[in-house]
Amino acid sequence: MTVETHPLRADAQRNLARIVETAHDVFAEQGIDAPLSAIAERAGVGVGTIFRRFPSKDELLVAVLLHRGEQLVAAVDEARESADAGTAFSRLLETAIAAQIHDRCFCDAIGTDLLAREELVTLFDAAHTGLASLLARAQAEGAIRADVTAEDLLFVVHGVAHAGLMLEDVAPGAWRRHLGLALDGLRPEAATQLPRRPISRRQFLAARCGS
Amino acid sequence: MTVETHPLRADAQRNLARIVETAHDVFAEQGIDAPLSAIAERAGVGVGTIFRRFPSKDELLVAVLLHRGEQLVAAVDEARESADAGTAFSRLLETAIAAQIHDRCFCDAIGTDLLAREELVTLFDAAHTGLASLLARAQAEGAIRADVTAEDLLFVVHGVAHAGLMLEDVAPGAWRRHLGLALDGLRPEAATQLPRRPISRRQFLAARCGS
Amino acid sequence: MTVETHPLRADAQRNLARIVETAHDVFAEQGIDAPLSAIAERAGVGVGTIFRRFPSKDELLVAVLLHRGEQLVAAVDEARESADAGTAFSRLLETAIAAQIHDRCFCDAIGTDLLAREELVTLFDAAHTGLASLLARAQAEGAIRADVTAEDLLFVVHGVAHAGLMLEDVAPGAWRRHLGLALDGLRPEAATQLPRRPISRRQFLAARCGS
Amino acid sequence: MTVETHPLRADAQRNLARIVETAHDVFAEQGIDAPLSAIAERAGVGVGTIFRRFPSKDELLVAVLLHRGEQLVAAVDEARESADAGTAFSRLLETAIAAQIHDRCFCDAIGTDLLAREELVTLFDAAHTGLASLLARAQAEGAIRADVTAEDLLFVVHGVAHAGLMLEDVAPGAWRRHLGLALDGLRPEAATQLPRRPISRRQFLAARCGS
DNA sequence: GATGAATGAGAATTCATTCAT
DNA sequence: GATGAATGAATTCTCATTCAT
Repeated sequence: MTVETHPLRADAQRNLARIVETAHDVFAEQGIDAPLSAIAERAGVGVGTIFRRFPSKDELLVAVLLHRGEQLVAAVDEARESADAGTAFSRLLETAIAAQIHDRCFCDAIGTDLLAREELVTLFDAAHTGLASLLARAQAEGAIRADVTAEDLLFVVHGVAHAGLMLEDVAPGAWRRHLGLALDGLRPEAATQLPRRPISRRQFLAARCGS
Repeated sequence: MTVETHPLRADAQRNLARIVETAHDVFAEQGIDAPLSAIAERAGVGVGTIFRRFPSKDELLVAVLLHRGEQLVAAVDEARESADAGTAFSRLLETAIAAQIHDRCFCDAIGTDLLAREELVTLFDAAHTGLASLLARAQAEGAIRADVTAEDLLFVVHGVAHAGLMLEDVAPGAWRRHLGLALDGLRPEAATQLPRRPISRRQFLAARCGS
Repeated sequence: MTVETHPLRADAQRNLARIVETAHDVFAEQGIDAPLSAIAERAGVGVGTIFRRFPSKDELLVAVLLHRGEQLVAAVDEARESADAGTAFSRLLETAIAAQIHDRCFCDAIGTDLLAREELVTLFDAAHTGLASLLARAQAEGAIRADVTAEDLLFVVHGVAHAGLMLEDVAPGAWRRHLGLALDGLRPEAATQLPRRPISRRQFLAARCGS
Repeated sequence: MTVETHPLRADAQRNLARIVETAHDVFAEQGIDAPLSAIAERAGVGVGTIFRRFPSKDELLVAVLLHRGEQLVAAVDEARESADAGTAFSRLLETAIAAQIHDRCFCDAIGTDLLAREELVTLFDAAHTGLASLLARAQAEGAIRADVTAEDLLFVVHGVAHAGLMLEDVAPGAWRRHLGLALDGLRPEAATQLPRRPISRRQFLAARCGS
């Protein structure tokens, strides 16, 4: 955790960044099953170097997901600064989906033990909270129906993203049409009585742990 | 195809059924990557026995998916016989999602080369056609907005199913709530102008082939 | 060994013959590694039936080779009846090579433990003896050089056959040219002092046992 | 290709050499079907190590054959430097046969897809060309009959080698006697009209590709 | 007797992880 | 610190052989 202890760290830090970035790309392209050797090769380092930084493949995945997560939190924060909550809201969902569409790994990871990691839980919690607050404003504005929760939204986002991923090669961007459909279902005019009560935040977090 | 060809088949048939069922369960639980040895063990047979029936793992998967697919086609056919297209339509989506929820393998397979198999293409094509005809009636009845296509629906179904899968352990049936949300987006009252034109059937089929 | 004991044997005998013949063909085409299932299928019997007759694959191979061997002995015997030993001799070599060319298995088997089997040793011994006697006559006639032995001939035959086999697909019958070359080396006019003394019959037989 | 790129290679190089040598031996002894585990075990390495160097068993075989092939080309080149083409010619055949005698794998590989590999084709082509030129000189000197071609020689060599292999255990070197016989057939004095025209170089190369 | 179903011991190959240099 | 070599467990698939029907 100490970062400035050794001067050498300059090189190491660069290497570390390089590894995470490359892992990001490779996992995004090939999914969670990509071999570490592919990452090492593309990053121009030895596999050993990866293991020096990350005790296991899972740890590297967590780092990559954290990276992704931070981008998401940033997107949420930016959205919250907008005056027009309704529009900002739609754009945020779009951004979130785009992130998963372009990152097969992120999509793969959802519903996995990986997301139960302390660091990730904290991070996603932040995103969650931010999203809830934006949602509340959009609901107050009358842009979004009152009976949906932040958990519902995350569900919708992941659904559209995952399904969109399979179309991306043959019809890039086709998911935007389906996001449109989903958004129509979130408008107050569309509201009918929903079956079941919303899941709690606790349940949502537990869900991520997968089997 | 006739069962009387060989009397011996009694045992074999039982075993075969057993293998497919077990494979069904194991794949449903562990996903497509489950090792055949796990199936063999749980079925109480040697690995060789599996390979006697199915020349490759893919072939076994296809058999399992075929099984699932047939249930789907039956569900579509049944829905089409209903007088009330709108209600039958909602119920059909529900059934389709439930099928995927309870079968992780089915869900995994979507967007894979496997679905490009002749037998499966034929089968899903039938489901597709049936669904399109039911959709047309529901639209004529004014139950469903006019601008959605059968392809859109399959997208929605898969999205809700996949996302629902990750909640199933902690909140069984929670996906019904999200299906409700999605259905609300499909009602004529919810309709706004959708971005992008719908994907063609051809594109949809190509998508299944995966990369 | 008793053959007429049971009347049922008629069917069985037919089956047995069928198996050996089919095995003959399949082994000839695909070589010694052909799976027994291929033979069973082509013969229209179950694998079990093969094992009822032959305790192991090797045993079946021996049977097939015996069959081949008998044809060879017959060819030798026929050659010995000819008045013109020189001509009969050349023709015999030709026949022997053709047999191997058209039977990949026979060729494969040479130099294998299989040929050490009692029955085969006896059989080939007969061929050996016959060949030696024909050779003696051809040498007496002045058609063949005096310093070659029957063992030498078997060596020549197998060499031409094996090498010929690899050309058979692209240049069928090309081996006849090389048999011609070999025969030229066997004529008295070609004789020079050969290095090494001929191998003994004992050595030749031992050789077949392979490793 | 330069060795100095990585200093670490010292160990690796040793291991690599060890693997190729061991593979050489094991394949030479047990033939092409020897399991890689046998090689790994004898070399004292894990199977994984072999696969690190050679992506497949075939690749390892090619490496082994290349090794052998280079020795052959060297032998051809050396032979061509001799003033006495006739004598050099006989010696070359002797060397070529000896190479196959001591390497069952090399012998097995002839007539296989393996020899169709780019690298090997190039290598054997060089040997072929060199042999053809030496043959021409030997023919001009009157040491070898005019109607044989380089392709014929390769055929003779392989035939003697293969047949010789099966005698090697019981009568080491016995093949030299048979090479003597074959050489007698190649002398001008032995020449009679050969049946069939010689095969073309193209046919010969095609033959190597196996079925 | 015949059948073909079941078995399980290999074989090739991949990849996360450890360790000598 | 970095490298990439070595390892070996895991996975798919094949086939001789056994055995229930």
